[in-house]
Amino acid sequence: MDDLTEMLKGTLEGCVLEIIGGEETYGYAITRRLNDLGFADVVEGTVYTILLRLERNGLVRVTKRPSGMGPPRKFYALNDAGRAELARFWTKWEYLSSRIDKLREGGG
Amino acid sequence: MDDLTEMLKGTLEGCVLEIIGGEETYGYAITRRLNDLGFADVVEGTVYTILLRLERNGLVRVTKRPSGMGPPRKFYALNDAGRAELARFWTKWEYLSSRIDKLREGGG
DNA sequence: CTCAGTACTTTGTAACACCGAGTACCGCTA
DNA sequence: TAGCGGTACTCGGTGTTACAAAGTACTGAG
Repeated sequence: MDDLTEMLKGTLEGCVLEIIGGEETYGYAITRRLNDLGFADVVEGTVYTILLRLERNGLVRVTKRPSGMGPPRKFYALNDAGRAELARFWTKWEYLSSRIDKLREGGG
Repeated sequence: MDDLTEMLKGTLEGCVLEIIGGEETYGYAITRRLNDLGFADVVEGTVYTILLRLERNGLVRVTKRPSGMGPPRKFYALNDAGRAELARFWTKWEYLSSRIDKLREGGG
């Protein structure tokens, strides 16, 4: 697949929110999950910057836990503000994708 | 609708390509068309920067024509490279939206 | 004890949409 | 004839974002 970088702007953060909303998890695992889902080129650095942003914006609760497989992990879970932000993300995504599909179908 | 700015990154240019691909047209009209299609907050300055970029990247043919209603208009039409880029855009869009929908459906 | 795998951090970069202000041409009206 | 609103394009600067690159650090296997 071609480079999706620009198209991911504004949506990748929503994807991370959705993943965290599904279960409490941590950066490294989120990166693997995104890769498995087809976002093959997303790297750790990108996910960590998003996680730091979510934390800074007060959308997540963070818990540090030891790991048997390396350094301690920072687990992320959505709080109320995070769930609200996730809902807003899906509203925007639906709006955007419906407009784009309309444009394609003859709107053009 | 909330602010779509970040989500439009990487897609708005594709929308402009699609509009130009439908018929030869000019910046001011493209802005109105986008506004009518639901991209209500897109302003002229944004569209013109996209058009200049398309021109710089050799994706369009530009023709200046006088207008009965103001200053001369710069009409834009896709060339071969532009049509190829438009096709790439739709491929990427389909890929992205399918992954996002999958993520939402339980992928999360 | 080196190495691969796990796991997080930090600094800097490029691309994009957007903002604000400006220029300029036109038809209408007072 | 002066002003105004609508049309039409340009330009410099801003903030946000995903990404690249390099580093730190812990663990278990060979």
